[in-house]
Amino acid sequence: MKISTKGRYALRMLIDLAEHRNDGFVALKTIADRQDISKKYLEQIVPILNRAGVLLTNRGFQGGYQLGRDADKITVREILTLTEGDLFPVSCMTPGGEINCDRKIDCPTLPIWLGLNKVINDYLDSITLEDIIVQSNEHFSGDYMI
Amino acid sequence: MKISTKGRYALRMLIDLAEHRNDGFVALKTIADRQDISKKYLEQIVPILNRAGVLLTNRGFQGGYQLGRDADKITVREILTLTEGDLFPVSCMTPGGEINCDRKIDCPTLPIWLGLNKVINDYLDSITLEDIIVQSNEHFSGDYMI
DNA sequence: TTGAACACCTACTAATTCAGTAGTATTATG
DNA sequence: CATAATACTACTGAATTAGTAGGTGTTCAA
Repeated sequence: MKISTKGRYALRMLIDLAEHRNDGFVALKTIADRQDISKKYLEQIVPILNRAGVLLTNRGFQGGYQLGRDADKITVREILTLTEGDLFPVSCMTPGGEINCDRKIDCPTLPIWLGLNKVINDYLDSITLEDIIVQSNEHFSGDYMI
Repeated sequence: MKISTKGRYALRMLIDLAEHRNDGFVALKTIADRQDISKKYLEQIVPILNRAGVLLTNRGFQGGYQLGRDADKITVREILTLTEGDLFPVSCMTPGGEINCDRKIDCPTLPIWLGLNKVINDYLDSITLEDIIVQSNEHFSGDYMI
């Protein structure tokens, strides 16, 4: 019941890009260095975000990445769903949303998983990259410090 | 981001016991057959629940298991926490609740994981074995059928 | 008092997933 | 066309998952 590095790194990369949204295209090496993540591993994660339009890319000389949308239009749920597969908390649900289990007709636990799925997705849907940056800056300014 | 069979089987076993709470001590073989779960694998899960007082056991001839507490005093969160370890959604938190990560001082994602942890735990804490059985019976009686 | 029926315990294993590396191909720019 | 970047595919070691296997200890009933 853990989010893997794949999802967490994707999130950190996109937060990094949101924080540097005025720097034009940012090279993966720059992000990898700043975030202390293997560049090679990020390379594997990036195409997923790319295909979904979360990222804009530029190849070749002075290439790199930018956010493909405004930060307030990218939710944590979207990022994690793309990278982690689906977020359904048990394996009986297919990506398409169908229940793939012989017991589904009278399974007493199914309502629990459906409910859990909903609270997780609702929560993660309510947070955008913009929210994260705003909150991070508040913290940095000392508002929450003792 | 999945609950493993260990937690799911534990939950199903305990629901089974709650449904048969008037049968005295129920043999593991009976539960394993009814739930179509490997008895050998259940044997591995059972001591965890046993030590936590969720189960009562009787050894020897005509031995077996009973719930160690009333069904409305056992929450889904307790069962899953026992069997899955903790439910914290990322690996940076130790079972003791401390954050084990170099970046924690200024990690912009930490508040997200703390919030996610809270919604998951609050939700699972709100459901008892009794709730599950009541809802299951309602369904079976046709209340929710078209 | 012996044997059946049960729980309890430790070790082993095949399959899968995770977290990367390695190497090569492709693309834009000066 | 040289160079600096992304893009893609394949491989790999380590950890986790989902069990099996095989034995020991306990209780009761005939």
